[in-house]
Amino acid sequence: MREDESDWFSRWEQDLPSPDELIPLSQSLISPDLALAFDIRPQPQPNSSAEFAADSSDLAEPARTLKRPRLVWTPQLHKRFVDAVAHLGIKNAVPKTIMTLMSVDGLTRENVASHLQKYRLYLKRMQGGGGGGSDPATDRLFASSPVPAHFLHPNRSDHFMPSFVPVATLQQQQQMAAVAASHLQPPQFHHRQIAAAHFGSPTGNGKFDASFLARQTQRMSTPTLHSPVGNYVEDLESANAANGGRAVLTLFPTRDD
DNA sequence: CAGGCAATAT
DNA sequence: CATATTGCCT
Repeated sequence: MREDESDWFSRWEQDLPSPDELIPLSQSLISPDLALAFDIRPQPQPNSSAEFAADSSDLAEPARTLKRPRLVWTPQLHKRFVDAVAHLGIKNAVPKTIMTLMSVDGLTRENVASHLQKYRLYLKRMQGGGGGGSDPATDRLFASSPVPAHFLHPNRSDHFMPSFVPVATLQQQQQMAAVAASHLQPPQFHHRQIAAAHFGSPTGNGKFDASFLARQTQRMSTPTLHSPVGNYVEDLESANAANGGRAVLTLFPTRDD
């Protein structure tokens, strides 16, 4: 057996998070009613196709050193973002918290921070301009979701104290949330967010290719715990092959629009 | 260390 | 062009 054979594999293996890095998240940091607010959806979701049912929501955080594909902020994803911010209140709406509340598999704090920054600029532009503000193409995304009234007021009446989240063990929980969610989810929460890879040209055309959805139905049956990075890279490779090196990842929630 | 924001990079 | 990354500050 040559090492050539296990070449890619050993590198892949090395990049895997060590077992102690994958601490199971056993309890939610989101208060029950808050969670409910996000979970309850009287209306079914026409958008995401009736196709993919609510299971097999694995797609994990890839190893640290590997670069993720660019996140595509779909209107659905943005909606979820706005909802999270709205429910958290301006004061608590910081990247980590938002990310956690959104509980979208694969979403990183950086993703949220970057988006939040742009969103703030958008809000600022809206209030200040009052009509003079222009709407570049970037605003289309933001315009796709109604902006809660209190966002626009620099007023001190932020009110909206969220039911509140246990800040005690905050650090651990948040860190693990994304990873843990992919493998073992809190029973109470059920699986409701699916992350599907969606490939297309982000910049070339204004519309999505919608060529296909890569669904992770299979998981690594490895007894030892690690994140199913394998699926991730597989899809990435497919994507790269498909569009010539440009891969984007679209995460969209199964529920909630 | 996390957050915010502007500049810059891809 | 949309998002990521970086730098500098709080």
